[in-house]
Amino acid sequence: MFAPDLFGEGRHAMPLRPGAMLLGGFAAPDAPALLEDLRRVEARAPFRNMVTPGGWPMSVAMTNCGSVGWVTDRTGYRYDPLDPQTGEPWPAMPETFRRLAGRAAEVAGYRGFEPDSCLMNRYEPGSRLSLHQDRNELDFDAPIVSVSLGLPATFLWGGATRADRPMRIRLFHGDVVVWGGPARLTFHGVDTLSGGESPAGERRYNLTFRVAR
DNA sequence: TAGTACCG
DNA sequence: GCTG
Repeated sequence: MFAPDLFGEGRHAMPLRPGAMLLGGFAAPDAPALLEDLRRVEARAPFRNMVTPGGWPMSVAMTNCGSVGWVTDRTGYRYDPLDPQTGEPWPAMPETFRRLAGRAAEVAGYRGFEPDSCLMNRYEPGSRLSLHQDRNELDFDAPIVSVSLGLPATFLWGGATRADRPMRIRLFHGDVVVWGGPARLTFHGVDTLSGGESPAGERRYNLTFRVAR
């Protein structure tokens, strides 16, 4: 363990590689407010299973908040200022989201993180996300901040190439992973989710903060 | 290849 | 049958 009790009881920071850090339990105190704001966002921009360029629907349901949102369809991946399902702008990023992301980035060594996009992923038992890179952003100077809420999941933490065998890291309610700098384009994914109970019911939410533009 | 199916 |  890198810094036991850096944030208080039962929480810890663990470096995953240069530029990347797991902040165990960092978001746990904020989780009730984050989940409440998540409900407000999804009321205006419902979760939906997007289709990949290959034509297959994703098992993970997604929505966004912020000035742009990550979307995929048969034409490819992109950031869009409008929700293609409603034609409306994505809901504004809640202050609770923005502040948590900024604090987590700072603790991990990235000052002044001001995300313009939050991709919200909803996993149900059986959902998974295969190995990929976050590389649709216009520049890679800013880090990625990833917040886990609800059911635990096995995070697949790979390397700079798809051929690197991923580490398997268990992520729990309130955990935050931050990666940037030399780790910014790390391949990552999520193994098939198992069932169970959690503060968010029988599902897992992931909030991924990016500077897309 | 942010996807599934299939083989060994 | 289960995993990779």
